[in-house]
Amino acid sequence: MSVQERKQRERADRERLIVATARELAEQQGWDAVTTRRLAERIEYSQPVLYSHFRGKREIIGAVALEGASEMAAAMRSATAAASTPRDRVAALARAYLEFAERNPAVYDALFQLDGGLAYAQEDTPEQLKDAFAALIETLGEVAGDGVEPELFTEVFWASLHGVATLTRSRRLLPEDAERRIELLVDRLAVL
Amino acid sequence: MSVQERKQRERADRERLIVATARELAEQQGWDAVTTRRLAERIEYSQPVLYSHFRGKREIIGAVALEGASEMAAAMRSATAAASTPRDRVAALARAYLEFAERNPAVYDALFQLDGGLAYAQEDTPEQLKDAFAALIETLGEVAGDGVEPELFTEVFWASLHGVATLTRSRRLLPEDAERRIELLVDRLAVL
DNA sequence: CTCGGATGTCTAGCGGTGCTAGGATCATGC
DNA sequence: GCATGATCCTAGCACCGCTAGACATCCGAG
Repeated sequence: MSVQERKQRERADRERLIVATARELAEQQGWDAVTTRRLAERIEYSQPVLYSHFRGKREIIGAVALEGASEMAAAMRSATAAASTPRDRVAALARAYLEFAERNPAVYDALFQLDGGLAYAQEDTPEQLKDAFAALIETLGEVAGDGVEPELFTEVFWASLHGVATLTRSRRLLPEDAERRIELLVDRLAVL
Repeated sequence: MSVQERKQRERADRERLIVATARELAEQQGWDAVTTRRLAERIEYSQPVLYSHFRGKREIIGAVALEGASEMAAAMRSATAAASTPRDRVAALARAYLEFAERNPAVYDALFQLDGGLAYAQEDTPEQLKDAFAALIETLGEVAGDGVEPELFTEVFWASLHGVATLTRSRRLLPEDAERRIELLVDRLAVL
């Protein structure tokens, strides 16, 4: 059965190549530039091959989103691990979140702006997304304040970060006040 | 010169018709359904007529956004006028903002999600946008807290509302906790 | 070793998109 | 009454996501 195994492995490799290429192309030129034709050309296969791995472009976006969710969760956990006080942890989390959004705009879009066909905040939500939210709760839960559910507080804090991230990137907020916005958010929202 | 005046008037009427139709179509079926062909058919002209009024689809989105900005500013001012305490005003503002986003999703998208070719937070920002931001400052400026610039505080509060609005609409936040999220945001961010 | 069938991949094409060149038609001023 | 200029439409460009059907290639059975 070694032949079949090799084929399966090659198929999995190619699927990873598709996702990586889509992500790369999206980061370089934006998601609008990720067309099935260009993507096919870059992986040196014809268009229909894409559809033997994914139902369509939407699912490719979803795959990039899942990959990004894992990385984002890791980035946030890594950033908070180094901080010693709750306040520092929350600030580090906020900075890590916004930095990830800024450095990986296409991945961030795939996660939170575009339709990748993924379910959020539900039973059938993919593990990677649940885990990313869990990473938020780990740090934010301890500053939710009395009588406030950690989940609810985390949602609100997350939404605020998301608003700052998206409005900044679409140049609806000036980038120069970024740090002061973070300080204000942390100082006001978190109960220390 | 009455003939020319009539023609100008008719032209302005047709431009308003285009914007209104685009908005209507977008609210009914989403912006993806607003194609130049469909739009042209609805106004009972051919496609090129659209391009004699607007440079392209982007500018049509921008026109809808400007119209929406004025309405949104009016809605927020109307909501806050009825409240008597700063706390009530902020809460009323937040509710009005989120309600507008929920009831006019296509307009909200044109304003804050899509690219309408408009400048934000700059010198050449259209008056309607500046005024909508001014409407936010009017209420939020009085609860910014000591040593915090009203503009900065307003940006942060706005970003938070924007995050809640967008994540709720893309079903990344559950709608049932909407009111509790508002309360939390108002109680924590505003200094009363 | 040969051959039928399954598997994999490609070419070509469908209906759609935003946008535009160029020709027809109409009203206007001489 | 007619040339001129404004106005509008037909037709088409290059591109999009997606798919049907032809073709090649490789596999396992005889």
